Amino acid sequence: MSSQDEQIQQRKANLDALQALGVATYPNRFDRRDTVSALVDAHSAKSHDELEAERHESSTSGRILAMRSFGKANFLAISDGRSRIQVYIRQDSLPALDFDVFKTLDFGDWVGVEGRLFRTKTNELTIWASRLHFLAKCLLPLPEKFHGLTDVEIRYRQRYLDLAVNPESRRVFETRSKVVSAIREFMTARQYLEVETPMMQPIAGGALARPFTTHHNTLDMDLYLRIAPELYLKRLTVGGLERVFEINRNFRNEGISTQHNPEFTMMEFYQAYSDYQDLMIFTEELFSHVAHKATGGTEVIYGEQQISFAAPFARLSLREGAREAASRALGREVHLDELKVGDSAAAIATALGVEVLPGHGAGKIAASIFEARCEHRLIQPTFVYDFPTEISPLSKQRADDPDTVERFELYVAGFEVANAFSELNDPVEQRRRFEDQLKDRASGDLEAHQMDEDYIRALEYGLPPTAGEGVGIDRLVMVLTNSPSIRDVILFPLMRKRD
RNA sequence: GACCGGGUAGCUCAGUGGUAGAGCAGCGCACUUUUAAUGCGCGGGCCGCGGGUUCGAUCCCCGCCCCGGUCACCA
Repeated sequence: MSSQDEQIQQRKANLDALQALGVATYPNRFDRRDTVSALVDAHSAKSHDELEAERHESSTSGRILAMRSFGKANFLAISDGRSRIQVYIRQDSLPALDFDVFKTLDFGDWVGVEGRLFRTKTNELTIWASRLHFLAKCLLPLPEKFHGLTDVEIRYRQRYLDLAVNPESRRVFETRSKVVSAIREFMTARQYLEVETPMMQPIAGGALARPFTTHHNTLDMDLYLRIAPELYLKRLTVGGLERVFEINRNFRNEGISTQHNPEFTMMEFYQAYSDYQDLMIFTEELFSHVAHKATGGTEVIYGEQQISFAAPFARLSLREGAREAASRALGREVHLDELKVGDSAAAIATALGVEVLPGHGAGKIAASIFEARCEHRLIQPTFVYDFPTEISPLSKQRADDPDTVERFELYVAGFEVANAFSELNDPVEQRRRFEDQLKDRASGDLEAHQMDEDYIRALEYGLPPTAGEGVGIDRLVMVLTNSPSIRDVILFPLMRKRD
C-alpha cells in the first residue's frame, strides 16, 4: 500500500472511531461566535496579564494546520484561512468524550473550539480548550506545513490545496477582490451605471481576436462567446445611458502565456461628452485610487522594479516610441517622417528583424516596431497614444490626421493594461472601416472585424461624442500583487485535460 | 506551433547503467506551556507513460503525455 493509501486508511479509521464514540462525523452546524481572525485581531496586542484579567471565553473554528503532542499537553493550530491561532488541549480540562474526539484528529480536519484566551510561556496567544467539536474530516493528506505547496501544476489544478496551505495565495485573491470593489466604488461614485451585456453574441465584435464558438439548440443558432462588450455598451450610450461600465469576462481563442488566459476579466466603460484625453486623466485617478485601496499606497514592487501609480503618468506617442526604439537599435537617428511612409517604414522594420506582411501600411508597421522593440521597456505607467487608423476600426480619427486615431493604451510593467479611445460615431465612416476589415478577413486575417449592421444602425440613430476604455483586471492585479504570471491571479486558470 | 528546462514517497527535494535516498507528513513508544517541538523505532515507490539498446534501464536512445519558461500569436 502506498504512503497515501495508508494515510487515507488511517484517516478513515479515525472517522470510524468517531462514529463508534457516537459523535456525528459530519455535523450539520456549529455556532461559532468568533472567527479566528476576529480573535487574533482583537487580542493579539494584549499581554498575558490582560488576558488573565479578562478571561475571554471564545468559541471559534477552523482547519487544523499543525499538531504537536506531548502526552497530556497538546497543541493545535487552527486557521480560518486568513489568520491562525493556537489551541491548548489538556486531558484534565476537557470532557472525557471531547478528549477521545481529540485523539481521532488528523492534520487538516475541521474543528470547533471553546475556551478562554491566554498566553503560553513562549507568549503565544492560545485558546485553553474547554470543549472540542469535530466538524469535518480531511481524508486525504495535506501538503506539509513547512515548504507548503510549490508545485505550480497542483496549485493551479487543485487551487483549494494552494489556498489551504499557502497564505500568500489567499492574499493575492483578497487583493483581487479589493481591486474589483475599489473599481466599482470609484465608478459608481461618478454616476456610472453598472450593466451586463451578452456573453453569447451572434457576431463577435468590439475587438480584433479569434472567438470561441458555441451553439444554441432550440434556436438552432451558432453563437460566439464575446471577445469584448464594446459594441453593446455603446448601443446603451446611443440609448441615453451616458455613463456605463461592465466588469465581466471576455473570451479569446488564442495562445496562453504569462499574460494571456483564454478567459480574462475586463472592466469596460463608456462616457459621453469625453474624449481620449479626458480618459487619460480619469485613468490616472482610477489607478491611483485602486492601487491605494488594494495595497495601501500608490507605490508597488513588481519583480525587480518599483512602480508608481501616482499621477501624472508618462505620455508617449506610438510613433515616437517606435522611432526612439528604432534609433537605439539601428545606432542612427531615425526620423518620424521615415515611419510615416510605407516603403521607408518597411525598410526600418526589416532592418530591425520585424516582420512586414504584404498589405501592411506605414501605421501598422510602426505599431509592429513599437510592439517588438518598445512596449516591454515601459515599466512605469505610460500612456501610448495616437494609434494608426488601420489597426483601430472603432476609434475616431484625429481631426488633423485621418491616418491616426484618438486612442491610447496604458502600459505598466512592460505590458498593456488598458486600451481607450474616442469612439467613432460616424456611421458612414464606421461602415467603411468594417468594409476594410472584411477585406482583411477575406485575405485570411481571422482576427479582422466582422460587419455588424445593427451596430451601424444604432450609430445612425446618433451616438454623442463618447470616449471608452477597457481595463485588464487580471493584469492590473498581477502588478498590484507582484505576480509574475496571469495564472497566479486567476483562481482556476485553463489547463490541459488530464486523465 | 518551435526551442529550452522539468516530472523520483502525501509534500519539498537529492541521486545512480547493478537490490531506491533524506527532511517533513504518517504509524508506534516516551514527554503536562510547545513553535518546522525533541528522542528512539517502523511502514511507505509502475523513479510520468510506451517502445528500444543492454546480461541488467529510474539513469542511455526514440516516441508520447503533463507542467514551467522563451519565442510566435494576442490583451
